[in-house]
Amino acid sequence: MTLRTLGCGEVKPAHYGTTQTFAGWVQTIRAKGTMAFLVLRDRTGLVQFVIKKEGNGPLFDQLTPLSPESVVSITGLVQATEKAKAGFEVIPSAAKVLNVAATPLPFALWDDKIETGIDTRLDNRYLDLRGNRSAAIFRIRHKVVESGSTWLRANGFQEIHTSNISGASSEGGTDVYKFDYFGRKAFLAQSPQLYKQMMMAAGMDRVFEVGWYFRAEKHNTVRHLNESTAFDLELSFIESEEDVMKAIEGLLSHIWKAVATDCAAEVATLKADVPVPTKGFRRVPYEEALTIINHELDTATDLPAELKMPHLKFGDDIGSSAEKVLWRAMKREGHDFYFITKWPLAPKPFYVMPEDGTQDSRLCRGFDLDYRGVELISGGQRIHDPVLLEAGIKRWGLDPKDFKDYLDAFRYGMPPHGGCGIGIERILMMMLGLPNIREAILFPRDVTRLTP
RNA sequence: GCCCCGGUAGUGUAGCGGCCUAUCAUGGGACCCUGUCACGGUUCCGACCUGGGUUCAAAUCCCAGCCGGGGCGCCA
Repeated sequence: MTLRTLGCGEVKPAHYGTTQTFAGWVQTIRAKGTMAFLVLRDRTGLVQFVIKKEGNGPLFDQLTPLSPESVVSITGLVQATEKAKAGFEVIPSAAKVLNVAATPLPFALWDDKIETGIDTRLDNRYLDLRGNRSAAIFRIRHKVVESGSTWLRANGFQEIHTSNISGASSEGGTDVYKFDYFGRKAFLAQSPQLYKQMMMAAGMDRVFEVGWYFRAEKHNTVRHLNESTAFDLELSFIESEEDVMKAIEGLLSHIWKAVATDCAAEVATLKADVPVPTKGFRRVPYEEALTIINHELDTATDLPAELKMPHLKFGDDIGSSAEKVLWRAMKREGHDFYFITKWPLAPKPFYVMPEDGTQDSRLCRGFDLDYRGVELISGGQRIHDPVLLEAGIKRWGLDPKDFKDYLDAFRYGMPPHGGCGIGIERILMMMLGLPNIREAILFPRDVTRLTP
């Protein structure tokens, strides 16, 4: 017996009068004495079966006692009817129980009144993913990765896969995971940064990687993970970081548009609002951002207490609260996406190009892209001169010897280049307004969660 | 690294010194129901994180532990 001839959500009027076999999970069984309604679900949707006991006793007795989420294959006649809200229903003639689900379920999957905590959901992720909300998030995630990769390939970016295991420690700025590698010290890569730069020396010109970031920080927030994924890109022969920002505009506009058009149902399920950018992303130089933030702090009358803070001055970081203050001003201007450019050099990673080409530079060619008040991307033009790069490594108190392989790549012809890293979970979280970034990755790793 | 907060049936909750052999919903068992689509009805089942302490009396107050959530910093 074929287990399936049609998806549960794929019934069209053309199928009325035909016999079809559906396979999926039992969503509900509504027994009404000697007749029962069974709703079956697969990833395409739902289908309702009507089973009358009269003349159909064995089938009735086989299906009616099934526990919710059991897996069955049911064959029946698809019939138009006004009695069912869908306009049709299926009269079963045969069924095969493929697997009976244990009871009770670890949580109430289909009851909108009961909002299960994120922890219970993650502990039972395979079940959680059957729900509309999580299923929608991961269909959109698929679309984000697919459309992003498509755009990058179409724009000359070659896909690469670099190593996540490294004998060299850190780019700085974060803690890394250390482990034993056949008796030697090794580290999990905090990002593909150094490797994708080496690919610029390799002459690949434009590369991207859908890669993993490992960060050993004990942060405890709804927007950080210890293991996350990202689009990482790097481009050669750029004139300035502006070329990188242009690529980001193209990429994100394409992704937002793809999701808005191809995942409209999923976006609606999540009650999200995915605004397709219609204009260029605003560029806000760091010093202008300070002015805007300080002005907002002075003039806003409806500033929430948690956003009240002292004025920012040159050199201060724009923290997560200040980012939200800036967003208030950007929102009024109609910008969901905006770059913060020309940061002070001092706090930026050693590979960021100083504005004036020396390590004493006041500003640098790094930028962040914020979306609705949260950092989505950081990037910039990189240093391509080995002497300047080595000075940058020293500026961070790191030892150039630890970066020998990386530095060597700059000695034999490194083109001017730049790039960025774009957190995929951040994209999803921000695009869909998810309250917790853990919802955007199948098996989140945070300070306390190591399983499943 | 710093700072808040919380742990009550499988799940989500109410109760915050005695009215608690703990509320409601969902769930599970039994029974009833031939048009449900958040099906309905009757009935039963199932929980106060652990250990100390205060008190005539602790789910409730205090202390410790364990577990968890969140904010800041850092960042994606």
